[in-house]
Amino acid sequence: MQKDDLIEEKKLLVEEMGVYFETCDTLSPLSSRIFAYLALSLDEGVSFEELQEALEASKSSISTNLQLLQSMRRIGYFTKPGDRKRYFKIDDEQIINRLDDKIETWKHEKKIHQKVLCYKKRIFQDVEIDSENLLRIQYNEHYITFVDSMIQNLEKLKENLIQLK
Amino acid sequence: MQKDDLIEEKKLLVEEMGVYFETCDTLSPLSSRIFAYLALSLDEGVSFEELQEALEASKSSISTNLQLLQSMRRIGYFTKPGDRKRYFKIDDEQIINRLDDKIETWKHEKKIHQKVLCYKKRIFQDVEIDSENLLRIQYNEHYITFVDSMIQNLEKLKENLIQLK
DNA sequence: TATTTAGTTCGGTATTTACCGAACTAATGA
DNA sequence: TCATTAGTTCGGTAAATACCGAACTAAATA
Repeated sequence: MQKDDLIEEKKLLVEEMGVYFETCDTLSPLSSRIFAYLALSLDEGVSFEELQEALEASKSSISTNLQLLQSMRRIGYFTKPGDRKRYFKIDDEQIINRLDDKIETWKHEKKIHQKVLCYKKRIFQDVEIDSENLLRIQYNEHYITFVDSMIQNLEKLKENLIQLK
Repeated sequence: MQKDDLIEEKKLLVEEMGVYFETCDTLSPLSSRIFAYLALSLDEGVSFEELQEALEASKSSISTNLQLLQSMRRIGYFTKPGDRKRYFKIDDEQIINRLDDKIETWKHEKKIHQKVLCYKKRIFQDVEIDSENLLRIQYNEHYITFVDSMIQNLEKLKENLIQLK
């Protein structure tokens, strides 16, 4: 039957996406699968119960990891009137939030490279500097401008996504 | 004394960079510190022994992590004639290699999003599709083009770095 | 007021990861 | 040939992480 096929495909995709987000976003295995499952669940949100059953995990683990994903601004939930359950879904802004995180990471990288550059310059301040080391310092300087352009690109792409809404 | 100051500053920087690479490049704590230490050691390469002493780690751990960093194309070594020791240094191409890895990651991300898109389209192929879900599919398509531009940017920046050599 | 529902919190366990020491190899040197 | 140097490999341990179950809370319902 068609429906069973889709459920099977969903399982496979959750697993594949799970492994990806685990390593690339440093999420715990379960967080990663919850996020993947929600990303593939369109229309309505997904209840706590459904997650428990689909991912075969305990209540407590589901709870902990849902909170973690919420604190990372990757998911959110809504409620239905007259229904006590929460319905979880990926955060509408999660792509933008992830981009923000990436931008922060690059800014951090820039800061570190600036410190390294200072350190290198201090080392050579009194010594005469050979061409090889001069090259290294220039390379470092160039890398910082490269990181700057990365940050600019990410910010531009973020604006593009915001426009789209 | 000046020299002691520099050694102290190096220690602090190794620690700061260590924490950064640990989380951002998912390196083990020791790998991360080795890499940081090498990045701050200009001129000559650094011997196995010096790493052992500076990072207060065992022979075996240093060995394992040096191999790991080499397999990641982040560091390399050279030898001096009449000297059996290896002198480790960061790989001249490590920034480019890291960029390559980042490009691969984005390509992987693209592949996954394409699969998700296929899955979504399959879900809706027989059903009539409401405006909200149509929007979700469009968003997905847009994200893929966004990933494409990320990849292109990274490739351009990589070319720039190669030119510089 | 007692019961069910929906989720949280907390203490413990199992798995994974990081690191270590001791025994080993391969090459050089006495 | 035996000793030393430079590093590797392997088995084990300690620490961190992920997950679980049981007891709990807070709100709704009977």
